[in-house]
Amino acid sequence: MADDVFKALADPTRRRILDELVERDGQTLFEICARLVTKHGLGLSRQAVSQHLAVLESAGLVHVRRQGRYRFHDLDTGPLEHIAARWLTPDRPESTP
Amino acid sequence: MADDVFKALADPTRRRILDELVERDGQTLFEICARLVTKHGLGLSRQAVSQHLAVLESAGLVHVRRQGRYRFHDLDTGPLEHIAARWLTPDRPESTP
DNA sequence: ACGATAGGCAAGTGACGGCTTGCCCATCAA
DNA sequence: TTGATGGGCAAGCCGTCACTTGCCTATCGT
Repeated sequence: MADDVFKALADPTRRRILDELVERDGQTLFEICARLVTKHGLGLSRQAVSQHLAVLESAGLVHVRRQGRYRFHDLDTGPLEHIAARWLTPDRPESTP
Repeated sequence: MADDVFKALADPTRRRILDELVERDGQTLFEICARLVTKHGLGLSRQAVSQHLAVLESAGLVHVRRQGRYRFHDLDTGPLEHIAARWLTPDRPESTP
């Protein structure tokens, strides 16, 4: 379960996609693709973004809401909240400044 | 900077190493290697663990303190604390239950 | 000094991941 | 109904990554 989240966060492009979704929720594939190209200068194809979204979806970080011929992608930050808590035990001095 | 942290956390074995270090700090290479084999049944060589520790060190998650012919590895949870904060903005409903 | 312990440095291999290409399906406007 | 739009599927290419193997260095005990 959490393994998929770490694997999903391992790629920089996927993290950029999360950045775009946290800025505006419910974007479609072409919107995300256009934003990555224009704002970040990334030259990647539509299928590349589609595969990245599939990885993010299987990790539970993105939920897809289809409507007609559109697929709107919504960010879910739930799996992110307790990711690092595994090593941030309260009895460690680093985690309690 | 944070890219190295995500890359370091991408591997399951490296996350196991962090689990061992959070349980007891200052372990040596052979200790970590023996723990991974006995407790988790992982059959990996000494160099594999050494390379994993190098990745964790370059990510700032592990600090090495050498003393004689020993290398003690100390966990540093600092880079872990604000990893997910990038997407956990306070105005999102998911992050404020 | 000698052997044993703790670790390092390559080079090589196999597999997985990211990306592309090409073709196909579904939905909407005209 | 036709064409255009939004997206999916499958195969293939190539790079990176995890891991091994072999040999080498340094430190400690006796």
